Amino acid sequence: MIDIKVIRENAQLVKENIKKKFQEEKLSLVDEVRELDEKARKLQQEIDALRAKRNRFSDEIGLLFKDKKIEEANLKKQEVVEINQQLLEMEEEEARVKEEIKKRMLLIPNIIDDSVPIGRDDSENVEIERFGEPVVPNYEIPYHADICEALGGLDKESAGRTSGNGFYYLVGDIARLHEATLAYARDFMIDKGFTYCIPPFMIRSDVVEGVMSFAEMDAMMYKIEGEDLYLIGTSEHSMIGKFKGQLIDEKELPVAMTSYSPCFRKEVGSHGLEERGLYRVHQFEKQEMVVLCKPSDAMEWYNKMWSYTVEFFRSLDVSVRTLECCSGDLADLKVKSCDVEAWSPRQQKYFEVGSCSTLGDAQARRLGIRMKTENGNQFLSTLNNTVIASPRSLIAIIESGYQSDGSVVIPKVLQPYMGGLEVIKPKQK
RNA sequence: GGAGAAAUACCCAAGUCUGGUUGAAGGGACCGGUCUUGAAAACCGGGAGGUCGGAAACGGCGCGGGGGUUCGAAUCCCUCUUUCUCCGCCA
Repeated sequence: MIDIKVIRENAQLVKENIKKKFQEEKLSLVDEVRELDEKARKLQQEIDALRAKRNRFSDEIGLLFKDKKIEEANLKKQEVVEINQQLLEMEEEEARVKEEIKKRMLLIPNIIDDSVPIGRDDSENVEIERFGEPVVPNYEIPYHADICEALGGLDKESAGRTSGNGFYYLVGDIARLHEATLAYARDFMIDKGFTYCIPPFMIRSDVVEGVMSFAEMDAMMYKIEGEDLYLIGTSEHSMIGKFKGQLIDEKELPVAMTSYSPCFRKEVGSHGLEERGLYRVHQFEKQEMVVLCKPSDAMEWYNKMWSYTVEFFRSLDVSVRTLECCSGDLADLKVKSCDVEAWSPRQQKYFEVGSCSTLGDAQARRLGIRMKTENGNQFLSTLNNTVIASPRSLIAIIESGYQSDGSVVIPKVLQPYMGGLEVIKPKQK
């Protein structure tokens, strides 16, 4: 959601931005908003004037009653009744117009950063930089689910019975590895100065509506039967919701938090769940970073945040690259975004393990998150990024640590979280 | 889950019973000064207040959210949310 003032003052910029995102069908929205806005402001002026009159009359009625001029007061009352009748219609009209404006404003994309590469869709995303060698060993690496099963670490069959497709039982050392990555990620971010936070795993509909569109909500969120509650799809939902409607003193910025949560996703309309694997599932766990900062600091934070994820994966001996989202692939709320992708030695390609985004003040504007400055209150900037999501990231860790004898070497930094275990060995047959 | 009490601006807090110049008393914080080597404290003085419209003058909205009654609502009614106390239940 952009500032409507930008549309008033620089409609051209907004239109250029829409073109950059290849959403020509939205171009007409800009002029529609301009017209509606004009209408709304005019209407407000008329309504304000009428209300001012009503307020004045009401005060006068009060005084007349005090003076016991009942007759006169009753005459005035009648006038106010008439004013109120007029107002009723106008207020309805105003609400209608404002709703129409809002509907359109929600569709107009945020102004993207000048540095964002122009492209239509994800095929035109741009690799920025590789970190570590994308190694391909001279022995074959099995499918990650097979590796896990051979290690006695994964049971999707049972999960199918209890919960259906898209769920899993992690067992033994693999379960412990999963937990170890999250614990290590937590400590890694705490060391970077982030505040550790465990948020609610369910949120109310008003918060959900604040953080995503209706279509997204339908495709992602699980609703709790008989309650106004949804399972979160990421801790970002609760972490940003935490600040809804809040005014934060500029001196308290930046707020840098690292949050843990399980994440639940319906994955409706996505590429579908993998039958056997752990790549796309209904339930996973994630360590996240969320930052609120002054708009002027946002880009610096953005660069810091994705580089933390890179550093994190490198410390696990996983090779990664950063892939910048091109204009057409960038979600409408985002100013700039990149994925961190991990190397899969088996598939010999990179796959997404995290996503870093700066939303400018769009999210804050939508949720009413402001900062108090010497020059008045203004909307602040919000950013979010994945540290690690598991079990998806286990795919990279397991494949990267896979040995020709079927064992998996545990990255050094995770060993303390595994009771000192260095290698996970296949079950003895 | 049951029964009570409460929610007022950045913070604390009056006003709610008995509806009417209430942008909303009084503090604190804030700004200026006196005092002090400096600071704190104390004392004196001061302006501003959130948001929308407006070039401005000014006006609208706004007392947890939403709705209602009324000529007029912080004040009365309904509803939701949250907090506190008590009871019940539970890791």
